[in-house]
Amino acid sequence: MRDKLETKSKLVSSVGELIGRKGFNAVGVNAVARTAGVDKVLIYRYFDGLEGLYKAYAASADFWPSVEEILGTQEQQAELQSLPGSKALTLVFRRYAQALRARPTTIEILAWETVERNGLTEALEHVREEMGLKMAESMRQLNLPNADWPSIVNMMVFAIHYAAVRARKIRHFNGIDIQADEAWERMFLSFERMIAAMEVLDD
Amino acid sequence: MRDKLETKSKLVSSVGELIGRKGFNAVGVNAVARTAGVDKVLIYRYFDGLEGLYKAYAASADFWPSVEEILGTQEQQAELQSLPGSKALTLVFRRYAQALRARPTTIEILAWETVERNGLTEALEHVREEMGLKMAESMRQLNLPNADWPSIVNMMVFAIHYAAVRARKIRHFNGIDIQADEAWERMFLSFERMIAAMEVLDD
DNA sequence: TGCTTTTGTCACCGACTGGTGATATAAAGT
DNA sequence: ACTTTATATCACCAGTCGGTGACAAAAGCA
Repeated sequence: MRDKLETKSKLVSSVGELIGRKGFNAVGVNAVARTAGVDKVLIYRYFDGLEGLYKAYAASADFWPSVEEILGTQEQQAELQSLPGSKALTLVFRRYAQALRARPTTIEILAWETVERNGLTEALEHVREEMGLKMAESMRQLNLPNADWPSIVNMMVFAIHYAAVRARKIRHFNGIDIQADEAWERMFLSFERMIAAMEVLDD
Repeated sequence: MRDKLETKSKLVSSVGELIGRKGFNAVGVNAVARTAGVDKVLIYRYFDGLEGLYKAYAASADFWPSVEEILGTQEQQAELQSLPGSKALTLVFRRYAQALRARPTTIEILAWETVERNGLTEALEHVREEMGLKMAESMRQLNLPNADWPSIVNMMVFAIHYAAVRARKIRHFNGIDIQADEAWERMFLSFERMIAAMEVLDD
């Protein structure tokens, strides 16, 4: 089995496997090479070290939702525009949270982003920022009430990220079971009502 | 210098010093003993290991704001009740964020809480949950509009935590400089307006 | 065929990790 | 002064880490 591509892809996928099985902390040259069943020196030869391997993994994996996954097809986006702004925006956040929660590996990296920077967290940061830009563009189509939307969106995204990241390790917060779907739904419903209130006042 | 108490306190304070200087990751028996200028075996003898030392440190440090720091004295709490609910609640969150941002060590632990559990993160979790309970109790005095307050409060606290934790390593989010005071102020102002809108509708 | 390049293994390095048993030394009690 | 006890140091363990140089074997090419 002298197949460079095969070996490379084994190394790359081992990164994801390790993150999933043992967490980000367990990822290192020795561990990755061991789970790939390959010598660690190849990480240096083929990827110029762990950083390069991180980048290769970042490019390979579906570890971030696309704009389409959140906003839907062209038709669905049109539908979105016909809804009241509060409903449409909340639906977008709901989908965003759903997409995130379906990607445990991404959440793991998201958590590590706050304690350590490396090629992988930087890649995640980059694609997220890119998506944020596109989302902001698309969301300008919605008929939202007057407000400081960048700050409101950030606030909500912060809350979603923290809830997703924290729920992995700690179940309760202020007496609420933040792992349960119900907690998420309550959050979104509250958000929708706040925005709806601003909508009414705007008329 | 055969002073057990002195030695113990040197070990305990070294934990805080290390977290501040090198981050949570750098804390280990070897490093702590080294910075304390003492043999690591004493960590096992006096604290029964790193976990025990964590707990001792948690008990020693002022690493979480008290309810008074957030709500103020009895008089100030009375003042708070005379304000519109939206203003009062926002003020409380503003003070909470301020208290948090003034404690970099706490933020560091808060960040690690999401990736690893140990005696220290559990202690932090415990005092926070306790404060959350007391806060909820006190906040029932405010004249707030009808809403699912537990979920709204959680949402806002999540956002504050994430912003505090993330700003240490990454400055921008969706084009906003989240390290700047202005970003915080915008967030609080938006929050206040959302609640205010609900207040108006409630009448 | 023989030579070169690619692909991969292996053994080893120094530095660090958490953890322990034996030992020195200062203080306290008699 | 002598013994006991508390306090602290030291040397060492096995294991892991990231990283490297020497070598083996397969593949490509002449």
